Amino acid sequence: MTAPTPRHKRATIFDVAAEAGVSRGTVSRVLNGEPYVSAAAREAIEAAIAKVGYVRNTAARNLATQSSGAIALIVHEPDSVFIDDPNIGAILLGANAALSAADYQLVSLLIDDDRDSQRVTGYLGGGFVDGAIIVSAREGDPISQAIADLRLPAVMIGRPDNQSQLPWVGIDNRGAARRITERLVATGRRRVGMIAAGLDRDSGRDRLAGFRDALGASFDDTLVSRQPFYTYAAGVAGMAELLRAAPDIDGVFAASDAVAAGALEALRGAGRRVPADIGVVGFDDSTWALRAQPALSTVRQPAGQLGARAAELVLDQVRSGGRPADGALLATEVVWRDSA
Amino acid sequence: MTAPTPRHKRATIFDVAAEAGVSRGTVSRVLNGEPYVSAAAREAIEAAIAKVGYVRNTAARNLATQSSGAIALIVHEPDSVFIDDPNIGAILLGANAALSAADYQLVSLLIDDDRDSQRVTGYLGGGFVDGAIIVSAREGDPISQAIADLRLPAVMIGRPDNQSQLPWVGIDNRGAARRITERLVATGRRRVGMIAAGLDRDSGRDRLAGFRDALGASFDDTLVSRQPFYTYAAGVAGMAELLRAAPDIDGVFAASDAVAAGALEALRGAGRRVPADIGVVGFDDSTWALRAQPALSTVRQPAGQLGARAAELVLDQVRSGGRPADGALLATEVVWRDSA
DNA sequence: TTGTAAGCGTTATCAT
DNA sequence: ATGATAACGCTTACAA
Repeated sequence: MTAPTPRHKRATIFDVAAEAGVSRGTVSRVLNGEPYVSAAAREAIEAAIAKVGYVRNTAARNLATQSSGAIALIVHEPDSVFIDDPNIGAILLGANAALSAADYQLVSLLIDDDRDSQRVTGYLGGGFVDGAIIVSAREGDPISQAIADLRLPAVMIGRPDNQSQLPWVGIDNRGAARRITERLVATGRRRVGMIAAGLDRDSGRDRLAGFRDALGASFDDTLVSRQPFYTYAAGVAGMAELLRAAPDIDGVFAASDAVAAGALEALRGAGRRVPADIGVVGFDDSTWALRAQPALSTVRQPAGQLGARAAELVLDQVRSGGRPADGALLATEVVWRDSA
Repeated sequence: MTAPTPRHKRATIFDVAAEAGVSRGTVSRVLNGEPYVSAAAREAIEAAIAKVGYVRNTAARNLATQSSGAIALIVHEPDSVFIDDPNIGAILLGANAALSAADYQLVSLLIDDDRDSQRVTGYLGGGFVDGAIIVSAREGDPISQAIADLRLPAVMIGRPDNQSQLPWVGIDNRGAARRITERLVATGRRRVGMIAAGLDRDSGRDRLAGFRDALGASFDDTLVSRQPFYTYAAGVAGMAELLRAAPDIDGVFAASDAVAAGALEALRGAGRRVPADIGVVGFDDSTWALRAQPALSTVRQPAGQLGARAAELVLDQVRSGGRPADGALLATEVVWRDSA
């Protein structure tokens, strides 16, 4: 057992005031950049602050102001997916940049199991944050419910389920899926299938719907493989399934780039050439797209902007005390490379 | 402008006390699971809590207890690297699991620029967290300095620079690099080079040192390409450089899997077969390793355990008030696949 | 322009 | 076993 390092007693406003020979009120004013402080006082206080090494105690400040300068980013994913998904990283960065510009602190909270879920709920209710951004909520998510109960300003990324009244920002998954499928068909493919994934959330369902939109009457449900997650493994399995169901398949829309990469692997194993024998397209324009051989044609998702926009929307609510009417739908872009 | 939703005034201990007909002190005791409360009082209070919908105000609690049940995980990376690096995700998950088990809340703080750095420093000093885990600190990092000044319990992941006295956990980069290089040489390669990266941090330097250890007298500095980051692009550039400097090269140790994947790409472009003409090995056993064609032989890094171990070490400090003597070195494992 | 003092919601010490 | 009451460190009217 080591001797406990004596934790330095932190300087308070009181110490600063004493050092500068003014009252605590004046110190507070300087700290908050308020007007009506004499230059002399301000200087003395700034010197004192530096001298005693003062840093504000945010807990106390929060208690007094009934607010913290922080916004939560709640990520709710099964571990494996979280590690693989580059969009989450980009969203994080985008949100961080936007909040940082407004001098807010982003704190990301990870939900991995029920226990986490409970703790996070407590955290949110504890005055630690002024608002929240929720990534990839599932239907009937207890967190979304808790946030509604707390009346905490929040926005979701990705369209939430109907019950929830939270504003959201997202992309038009359905339209984008339709557009890229149409483009795939336009390259002359006759038997095009889809490896669908994440059907328990809006993005998954909408991408499938868009695929269906594009095919219209020629849609054939035996040509769609349904997989639980947006993973490489799902792509391998899905493609194998499709190859079995329809050996003459010549086009595939994979629900994400990771899935498409897996499909490529399965195709390679089956000896099919891409794009000569079969065209494949993905979704996300993640790092997978460029890593793949051949590089994937895909839909570019503005993940960074998604995060930034979400951040702005929470901030709006925080500042106005109200809820904005609606979320925003951000534009996507089809990027065409070598896989189709 | 929407009509501001009236933010429900939250119930306090006071309300609960009134409702239950007891004093605030007793309520507090129940909340903290302390002994010496009558069953009757406890029941009345629990009922009251449910009835008025009470949730603890953590800011107030922190102020009173001088502690928060939270630990920060500080990630300090340039954006692009952050998105690409699967180790960070795994570390996050490992730390979260360990903290969660101890009923601590993990909050991750991202540092993207100087402004972030400043804000995070304030956050840490503000009583928001009881301790911190720092990922990938660079030499002369202002955050590490701030943490030392604050005497905040902390541990770094990855060996820090000498000045810092913080405990750390890491892997034996040097030993692992030596082992995998030896193994590469054992496959019969005669001219083996290295694409080094991240030489501004310990991991990068140690991997190079290990490479050198393995080669001993036959080490040839013209066969090492030095790249700034652990990226795919670095691999492409580094391999091209090596091919130019030594056309007869037949083995390469890439400083990370991402770098190795880039090297594979360059090799493909140059018409060299892997592993027939040249063997390549990576480091990390990240998702890159399995995505690559052929799959990479590499060093498995126990990223999740790294996070978990770090979390335990901070918690130790938080609870004891002291600093543990030393950090831990976690074991790595060479995994041999098809690329060499 | 500055000082004073009353909160903010909990915990913790002392009596009782 | 429970009730008062003084911290905790800061903000913010209100006075001066």
